[in-house]
Amino acid sequence: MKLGEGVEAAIHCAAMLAGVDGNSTMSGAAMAEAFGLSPSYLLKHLNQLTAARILGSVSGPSGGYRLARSAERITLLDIVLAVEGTEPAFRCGEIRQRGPVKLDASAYVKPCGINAAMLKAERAYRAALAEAKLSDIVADFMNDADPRTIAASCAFVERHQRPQKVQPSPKVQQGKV
Amino acid sequence: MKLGEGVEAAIHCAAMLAGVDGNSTMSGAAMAEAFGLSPSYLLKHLNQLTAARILGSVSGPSGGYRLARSAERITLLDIVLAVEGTEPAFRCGEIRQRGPVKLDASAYVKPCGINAAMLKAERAYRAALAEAKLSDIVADFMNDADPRTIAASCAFVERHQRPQKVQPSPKVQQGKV
DNA sequence: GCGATAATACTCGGATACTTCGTGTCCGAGTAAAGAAGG
DNA sequence: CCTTCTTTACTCGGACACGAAGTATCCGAGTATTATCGC
Repeated sequence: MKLGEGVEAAIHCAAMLAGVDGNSTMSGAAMAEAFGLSPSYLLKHLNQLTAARILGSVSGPSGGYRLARSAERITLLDIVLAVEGTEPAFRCGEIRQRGPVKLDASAYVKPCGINAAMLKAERAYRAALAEAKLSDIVADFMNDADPRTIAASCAFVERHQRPQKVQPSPKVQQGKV
Repeated sequence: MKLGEGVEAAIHCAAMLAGVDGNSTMSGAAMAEAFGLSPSYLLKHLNQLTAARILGSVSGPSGGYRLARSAERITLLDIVLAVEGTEPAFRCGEIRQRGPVKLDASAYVKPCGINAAMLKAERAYRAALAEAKLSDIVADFMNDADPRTIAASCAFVERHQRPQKVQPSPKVQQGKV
């Protein structure tokens, strides 16, 4: 029961990308600098978000990442599942069947009650994460945070965002091909 | 976001111990046999439960484990925390402060909104686990499961439980000393 | 035959290797931009 | 001066080491049982 620390970085980056202009991007190196992280390692997680169609990436100079859809339609659950994988935390190994007494398979059609209870708790966890939209995170930050941090964040975004040329053919590479 | 597989074994063992008589114990080797697990490894997890005061252990021949308190007062959360540790799954590294721009510490007195959202979800997870009492797990098993599995489980318990001598001085070793 | 004593076997507990997953890093493919050359 | 082409530099993407945690195992400390010996 432990989440990788890449989750924190992924959420922070997504929140920062929510502040960039609609047709602009921000490079992974800039975000790594903003949070004092290793650029090479952050790319790995950003790539996971891109593969999950949460971010879109643009290669080349003045390229970078952007949100693949509006912050209203991105939840913390999306990000967590993209980074940590979609598998449930509790994996029932059906050890109730591994004993020496061999019963017929028809005796185990009913699902394991322990597994059901654990999955029910995990559904509650995911439901809470699904209710937390990225736009809410940003809005709360804008309302509650210290004005200095808000100003610093906005200045950083303004300074590092790279506006994209008005693309004649808007073929933004989204996700893994 | 992945739980160790020892959690499953711990819960199954606790549920089985809920079926043994009040003043009887069951050895770890018997439970390992019941679920087809390595006895040496299962002991490790049972030891964790003992350290958390969930189980009580009795050494020597005809010794073993028992519940330290009634199954009504044991929840799945107790077991999960005993095996996986009490640390939250999401650990906020405060990367928002690790950037190059050094702001005064007073700018970060407000807690990180991302951390708050993640912890809120985890509280929901733990609350759901805290509502699942071990007695409920056993009761559901007795009501819903196949009669053959119930009979097999009861027979196994009846065959392997070791009644303790009526102790003149009931000094059952509970937890780590 | 009964009691005390010593040996025994079984139990849990902690210390010790091995494997897997997460962490961290590097190099290569691709692309837009900038600069030079030609018209 | 404008257009075109070449070069350049910057970006993301995947492949490659390192380390920590979980997994699996073995050996030692402790105790109730059991057998033996003496009374």
